[in-house]
Amino acid sequence: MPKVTEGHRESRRQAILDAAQEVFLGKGYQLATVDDIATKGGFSVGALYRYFPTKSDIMLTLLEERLSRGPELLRRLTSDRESPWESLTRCVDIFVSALRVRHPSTGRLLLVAWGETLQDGTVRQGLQRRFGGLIEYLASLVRQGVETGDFRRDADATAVAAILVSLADGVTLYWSVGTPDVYLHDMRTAALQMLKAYLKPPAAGEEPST
Amino acid sequence: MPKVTEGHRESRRQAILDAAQEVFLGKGYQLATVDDIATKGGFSVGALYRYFPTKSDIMLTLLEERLSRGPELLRRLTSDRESPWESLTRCVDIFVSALRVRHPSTGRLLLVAWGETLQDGTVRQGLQRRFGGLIEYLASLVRQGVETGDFRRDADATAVAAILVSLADGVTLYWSVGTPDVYLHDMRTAALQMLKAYLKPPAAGEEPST
DNA sequence: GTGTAAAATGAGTGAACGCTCACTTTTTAT
DNA sequence: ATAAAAAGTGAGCGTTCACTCATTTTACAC
Repeated sequence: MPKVTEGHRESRRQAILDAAQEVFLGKGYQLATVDDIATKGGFSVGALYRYFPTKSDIMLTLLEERLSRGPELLRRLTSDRESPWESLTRCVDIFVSALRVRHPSTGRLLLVAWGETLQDGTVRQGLQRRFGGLIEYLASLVRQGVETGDFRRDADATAVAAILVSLADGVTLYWSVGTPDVYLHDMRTAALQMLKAYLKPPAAGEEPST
Repeated sequence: MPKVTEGHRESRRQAILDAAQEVFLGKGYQLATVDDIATKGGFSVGALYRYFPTKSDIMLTLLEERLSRGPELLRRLTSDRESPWESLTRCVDIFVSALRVRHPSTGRLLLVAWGETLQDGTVRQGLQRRFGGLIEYLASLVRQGVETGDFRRDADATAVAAILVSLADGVTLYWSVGTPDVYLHDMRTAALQMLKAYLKPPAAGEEPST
């Protein structure tokens, strides 16, 4: 069996995905050529087609492997032992720090994906699933807070979650395209204040904070 | 002078823009061919090139003529005689109704534009100008409310405005791609509640509302 | 080493696309 | 009617691109 080791095959696959992502981020999906990808990665076009049947499949794989992890990520990084409000705050902060330092390129990948939704139903479904997954998790946090009495009783969990996800993606778009850094910090602060003012109105005898 | 009337020239130009917009909305910019546009509009490719020097110019004109009018539109539809809070509410409602009934396709056009920002600096600048214009107007409304004492004194006008615009564009994206209609109404309600809770905290002797 | 099968190569292929231009049709002034 | 000039046509040109395949290189078992 002269086959190469499984580990080598996987690392090659990732190298192709890395090269493709870099090229897609630079020129968008449609304008990126498979030659671009091969050149960037230092391998031949033929090698690429040994791992992916079409150019479009590379994009779909990128979406699946590097953009659909949002919900799990949030779930893993927030603990059940903190209050719903702390979890929500942490979600916002995870988003902001991911945008700024951790995975700044993921925002641009999302932008490329959005552009493709018009033409490719599979991409569209992928983004819809992602939307649904994120909403579901954030809404569960809100509902939890309502049940424990931390949040106002008539809070619309789904609507709040949808607002947060839409806001996050809107910010991501403008960020990918050059929103000033200073906005991001102030938006984080103001968004959390708005969220708190809505979810925890200072009606009862809560600490007034600021 | 055998030239045709100016009115006819302009209506022809608009016909080309209409056809192009429809095609762009259907397949995105890159995948739309000038033949598609010509066929859709019922004229020849050559005629098209008599009005626009390149395919890219058609897209840029669409952006300029049909997507950059946001700030003026809001300014015109909100009156100086209503309170800042009423103006803000009206802005949100104008956005929602534009999305749902008035210009539902504009959202998709925005989506196409976003997809092109990676490759085309001119498109990117156009969207940034639009962002800046919208923020400027919404922030002025908030500042006005702060000055008249309607809103909390430490409200961050720019951040609130940036949040509203980002949220609107995020919603537009998901809407273009098939967000359920019911979300939109509930999001409107919840967003206004959050905004009000932040801007007009029931600290002083305001009417409790809700 | 040597054999061998998988991995990799890259020039080539056919199709598609943006744009042109020699030509035809339409419009208006006289 | 006639002429002149602008408007409109669409086959064709040159280029680009996703993908193929005959051939070469590589990695491993023995």
